[in-house]
Amino acid sequence: MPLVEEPILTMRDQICDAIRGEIITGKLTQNQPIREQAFASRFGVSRNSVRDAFLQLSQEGILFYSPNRGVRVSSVPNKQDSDLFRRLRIELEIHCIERSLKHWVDDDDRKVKQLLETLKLACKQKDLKKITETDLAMHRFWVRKVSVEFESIWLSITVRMMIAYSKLEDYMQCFKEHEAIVEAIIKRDLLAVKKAIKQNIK
Amino acid sequence: MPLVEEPILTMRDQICDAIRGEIITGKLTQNQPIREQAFASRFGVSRNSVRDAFLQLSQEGILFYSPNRGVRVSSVPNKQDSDLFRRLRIELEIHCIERSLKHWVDDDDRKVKQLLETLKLACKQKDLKKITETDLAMHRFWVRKVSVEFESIWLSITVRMMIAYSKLEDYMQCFKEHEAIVEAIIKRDLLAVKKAIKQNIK
DNA sequence: TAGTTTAAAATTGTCGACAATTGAACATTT
DNA sequence: AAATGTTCAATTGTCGACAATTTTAAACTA
Repeated sequence: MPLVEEPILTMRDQICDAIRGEIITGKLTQNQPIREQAFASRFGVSRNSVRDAFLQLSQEGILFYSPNRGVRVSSVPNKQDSDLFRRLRIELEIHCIERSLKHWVDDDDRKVKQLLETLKLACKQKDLKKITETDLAMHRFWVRKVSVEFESIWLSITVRMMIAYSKLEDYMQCFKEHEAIVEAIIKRDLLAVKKAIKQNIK
Repeated sequence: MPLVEEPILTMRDQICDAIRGEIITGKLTQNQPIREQAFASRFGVSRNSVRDAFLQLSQEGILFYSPNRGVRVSSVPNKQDSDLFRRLRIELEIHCIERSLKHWVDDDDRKVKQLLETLKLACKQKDLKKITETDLAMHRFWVRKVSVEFESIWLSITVRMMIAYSKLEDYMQCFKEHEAIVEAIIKRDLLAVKKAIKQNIK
């Protein structure tokens, strides 16, 4: 079993998280070019570190890279592609939960409940940035618990689906869906988990 | 429909291809650390460009990155994970072929046949490097034809499955499997394509 | 005026240098 | 001898500078 390594947040990861957040919450929009210098100044680092982040995000698919022309925000997938992304993500997450549930301990319950509480608060406050962050963090929790191998693939698929997440309307609906997942997990009811996951990922 | 843009090969891409090739053909083995300077000297470029490549490959999943400790070759996935990768890849490729076949033109037939010929020759010569390159190129062809959006996800999954590709035994079997796919494509027989793809991806 | 060429500004690509971190060999203490 | 601390070499992380490329704007031509 993969040991859970403490997450060392590199500068690159921090920049990635920031940009990802701005895209998901709609601050940066489709096809908008993103300049290295702008972010370098904002974070008080050199362009080099920003380049690293851009590169990672473009491999992740949320940015699109053209040689000598920098990166742009990827466009939101069409209906057909979204359906495929959805199927792949469901298959991936169910696989991960199925495997991780076998080694699930009380501390995991605690952590997931904690995330759910954070999500609840964020939904009440209609804090889109916090909602998306927590949403991602929760799903990431059971994916990473199985293996970091899956994490990047899962993230690639998920962030693409979330590019237009800012259009989220009913905040509490988002909380309820996750509540259902967490409840099923705590009961160790795999069937219910699958159902709740399918309900949530759409 | 996405226009087919000419592939500008950046230095980074060239280095990525080289490293990927060495991993797939078994020159670089599981968990082996890879040093920036070594590759910088080999390619006659600065460490910076190599770093870019390492970063991309670690996002791709074929390398594993630890902050301040560089990258290592990822370990081959276990049985359970391989099965999932296989299912995901099949779903992805079938989706792509299904969509691309609608806009398939004679020139596409020609290109695929060409790749098949190259593969045949490589198999006869037992040139593992060329086999894996052509194998990847052929599948990449119909994935990219649909959208570059899918390409990076597809590649992530595929290269992981190929880390231990060097254990390939029956070279001509590899050719025959691809021949079946190409024949089905030329006949525009979608069912046969699906069957052949499933036969090949395992 | 529309289209083309030219010049400049903005942006990305690459490099070498140095700082920060890690790992290993060695020395010190108990 | 085992555990701990220290030094030093190897390696990665970050930076600023400059080269190469692309984009923008202006000047020019038909």
